[in-house]
Amino acid sequence: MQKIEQFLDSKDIRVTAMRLLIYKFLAEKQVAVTLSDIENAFEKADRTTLYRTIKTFEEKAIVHKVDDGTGITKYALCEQGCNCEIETDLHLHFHCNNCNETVCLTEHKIPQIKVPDGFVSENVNLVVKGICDKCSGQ
Amino acid sequence: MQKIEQFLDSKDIRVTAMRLLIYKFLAEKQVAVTLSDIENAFEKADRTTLYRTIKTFEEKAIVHKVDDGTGITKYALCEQGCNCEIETDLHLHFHCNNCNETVCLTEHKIPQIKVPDGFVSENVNLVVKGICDKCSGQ
DNA sequence: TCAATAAATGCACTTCCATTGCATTGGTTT
DNA sequence: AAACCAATGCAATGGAAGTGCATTTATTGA
Ligand SMILES: [Mn+2]
Ligand SMILES: [Mn+2]
Ligand SMILES: [Zn+2]
Ligand SMILES: [Zn+2]
Repeated sequence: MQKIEQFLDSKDIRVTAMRLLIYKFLAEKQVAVTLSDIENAFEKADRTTLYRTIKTFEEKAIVHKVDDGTGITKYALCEQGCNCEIETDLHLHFHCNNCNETVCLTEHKIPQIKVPDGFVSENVNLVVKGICDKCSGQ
Repeated sequence: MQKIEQFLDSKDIRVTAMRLLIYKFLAEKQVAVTLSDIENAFEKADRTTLYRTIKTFEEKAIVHKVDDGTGITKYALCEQGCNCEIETDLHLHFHCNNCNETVCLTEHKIPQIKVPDGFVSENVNLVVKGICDKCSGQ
């Protein structure tokens, strides 16, 4: 388990008990989570700490925001070598209308989107909604 | 101006003074607007009425929601024969990071997006962020 | 080692948008 | 006109995001 400590350290994130717990929580989850999800997982922790921890993770680029259109921001761990910032590296997200979970489809990069003359594309958010594999697999 | 009355009527929306005003406001605007935008345009009107008017318009499919990632829902009039619901008819939206305005790119349909086996795509939201024509045109 | 310093945490409070309940007003129908 | 239903207005609520400040915890370096 020393690995996580080392990883955080390599990213200039001081290791604390709470940060380790939150990191592990994110790593175990296969879906993007809300602040409330984390809050519920750690009853004792203060919401502000979670909020700021996630913010730190985001600033240090080990998690990325997921805006799936539910109105509630979700977060997911970045993949190895993920460059959330670089437009060409953007993957799409899938939101299940049934179980309400959102997953990163990291293998599915967002295609080049043409915009009209005069417009400059800097960033793209693409969310597909429908039924996920777990829910469709009846 | 009888046209708008007739149009609303054809959509099973009772014509009221407020609804006419809001409809005209939306029609004049070339960008997606927030509830607050409308609120500011009609100081006298109650926020709830605006809220419910827009909701009615949405239910009757003459406006569609625009989720541009700012966290604030915006609305825009549907084009002639716009079928917001039908996936193949979905257009993309452009949000300017400079002027903060969001426009419908109704000519630009969203390309077919491949999803992994087991996933069923029902709906797609695609938002391009960058610099709009007005702002880039220096 | 221990004091000085900086970072992380916890609590309280605030803001902003979305949404609802209920009373009132206004328009339609018979 | 009476009865009915829809639209409006006011007040209150709820949820999520964000901030200020005091306190605790970790780091540094004298
Ligand atoms: Mn992702
Ligand atoms: Mn649109
Ligand atoms: Zn599902
Ligand atoms: Zn602009």
